[in-house]
Amino acid sequence: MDRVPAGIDLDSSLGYLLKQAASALRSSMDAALRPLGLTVPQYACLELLAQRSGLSNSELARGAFVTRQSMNVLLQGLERDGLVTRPAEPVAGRALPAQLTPLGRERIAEASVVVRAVEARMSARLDADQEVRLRELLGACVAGLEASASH
Amino acid sequence: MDRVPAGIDLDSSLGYLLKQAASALRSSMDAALRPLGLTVPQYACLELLAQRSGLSNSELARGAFVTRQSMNVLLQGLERDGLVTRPAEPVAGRALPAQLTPLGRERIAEASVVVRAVEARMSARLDADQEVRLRELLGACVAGLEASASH
DNA sequence: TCCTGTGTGTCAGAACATTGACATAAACGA
DNA sequence: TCGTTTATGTCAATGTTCTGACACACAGGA
Repeated sequence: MDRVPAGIDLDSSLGYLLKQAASALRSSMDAALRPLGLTVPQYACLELLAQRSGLSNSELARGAFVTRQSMNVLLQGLERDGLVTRPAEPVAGRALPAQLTPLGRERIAEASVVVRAVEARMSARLDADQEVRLRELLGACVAGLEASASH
Repeated sequence: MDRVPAGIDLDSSLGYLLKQAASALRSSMDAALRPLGLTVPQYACLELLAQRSGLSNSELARGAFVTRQSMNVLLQGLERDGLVTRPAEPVAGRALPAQLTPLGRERIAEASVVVRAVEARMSARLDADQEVRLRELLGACVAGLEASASH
């Protein structure tokens, strides 16, 4: 039986639907990245670094929606695998700017391909106009939530 | 040398925006439920049971987007706190249908209020028509992702 | 000058969720 | 009847993430 036991109210709940979509995306990305030996948070970290080299641990954590403690252990793993390098000591302040190694650049290039394929599947049923609209609507949701989420 | 992003442009990535929205929702719900002594997965479990009493552990797990192992320990906690009851032995098959206790019903009623308030904040910037459209678009994304998801 | 606030990195512990595996139970077809 | 498939509950081990806490580095104003 493939009938999902969802109640009537839950089907009309925007939050539940959002969670469902995020969960489906997470599963698909996880499956797509597994052959490359990358988890979703690891991919997120590498993708952030590919676009903005030299981000600190805390900045990466905010960008990947995890705590800086989690990002720190994640970064240590990527460093151990030779995908990322960090200076042994901070040049200014306390931040340790991270950078991709050539191997890391190679890996993120492969990962981007499969992740792009997943995103294409996700928006396969949407035309260009609907995709733009969805982005606007999601942005409005984020803005509404963060409006009163201060401290 | 022109600056060509090697990977996905995160600012225009639908997946990134979806993750951002889900993360903001999770944080807001977490903060709203904390005074009640409930985590988000616990709330999800109680909400599912409130709408469809007698769901089994596995059904609850699917509905809350976690593994049945995780849902099992979660249910044990709720049972220990007296919010949920399960028969000691299965009546048919192996499934153990869970039900809310009066205390559980009371707790989920309180939790529903604060969660509904969070959802209202999320859709505060959306009119009724936009909200319907967002539901449709998210549904299309889920359908697209699950179309080629190998179970 | 002091010193308060914000941001950062790091440590330890606990809480959480997952993977992998096994045995049981019902449904279905050969 | 038997065997396969599918679904369930449970156990063990592992991995992940978070909470809580501390120390350090800059910027700003009193």
